[in-house]
Amino acid sequence: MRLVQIYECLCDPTRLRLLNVLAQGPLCVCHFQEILAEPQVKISKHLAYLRARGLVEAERQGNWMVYELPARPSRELKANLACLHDCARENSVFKRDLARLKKLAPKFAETSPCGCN
Amino acid sequence: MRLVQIYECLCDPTRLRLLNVLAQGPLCVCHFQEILAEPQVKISKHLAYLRARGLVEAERQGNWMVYELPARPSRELKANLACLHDCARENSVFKRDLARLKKLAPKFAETSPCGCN
DNA sequence: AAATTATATTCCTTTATAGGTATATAGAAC
DNA sequence: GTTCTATATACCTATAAAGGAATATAATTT
Repeated sequence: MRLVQIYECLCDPTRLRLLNVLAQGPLCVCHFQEILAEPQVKISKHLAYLRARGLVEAERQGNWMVYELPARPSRELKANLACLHDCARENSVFKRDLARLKKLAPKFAETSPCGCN
Repeated sequence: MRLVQIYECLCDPTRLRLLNVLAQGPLCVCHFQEILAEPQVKISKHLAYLRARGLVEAERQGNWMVYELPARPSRELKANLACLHDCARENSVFKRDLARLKKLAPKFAETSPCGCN
């Protein structure tokens, strides 16, 4: 039952935050670190968890790993990401992360050789 | 973050099946047992799990405990249950449970003093 | 090649969950 | 009150996950 795997990914606050930020576009690990203000191990492990279950895809760009939502998500995944997106709109944690992303985007653009903007 | 609690409830196949069946209306434990073909402890414990997190409500009717979806679900819960319902439509396990429910409904109606039909 | 940067993995501890067996409780029937 | 039925809980074992510290790997720079 594929669905359960999706929900397993969604039942951790850090992973929800990652997915919420990812909805805005691809991002590399160090940028997640900065936006979520969480340690590298934590970010990296949760991204690995998501990747192992097909909720995100990853591509190496030199030193950086750029993560993004699947190019061709399953019906279930698409539906649940849309639902999450909808629910996240009213949540302060999610909103704060998006605000940080918006604020940091220019800095990321100039300091990062990685193509995650 | 209320959302996480919802997803914690959704990341177990048995609980998904319970919620799927519940979408058709209130039901008591013994009927769940018959529809899902799972032991009483299992059903009971998962219902308790859902109840503790507000995904279902329960009401005693004599000897029976009748479970149902919340009368006034939160925005998030409503959205996620709708999403689940949508995803479940194409899933053989969920469809089989609903078929069993439909088949057993008359039997439940005549043999059960509880008002879960 | 050595050093640096970005990320992943290993190892450890703690906590949560699932499933089962056995037992307890609540209410109804006798 | 005793018995029966429906349901819940306690206890146990096994497994998974989270988080942190330390270390490994991969690519880049010097």
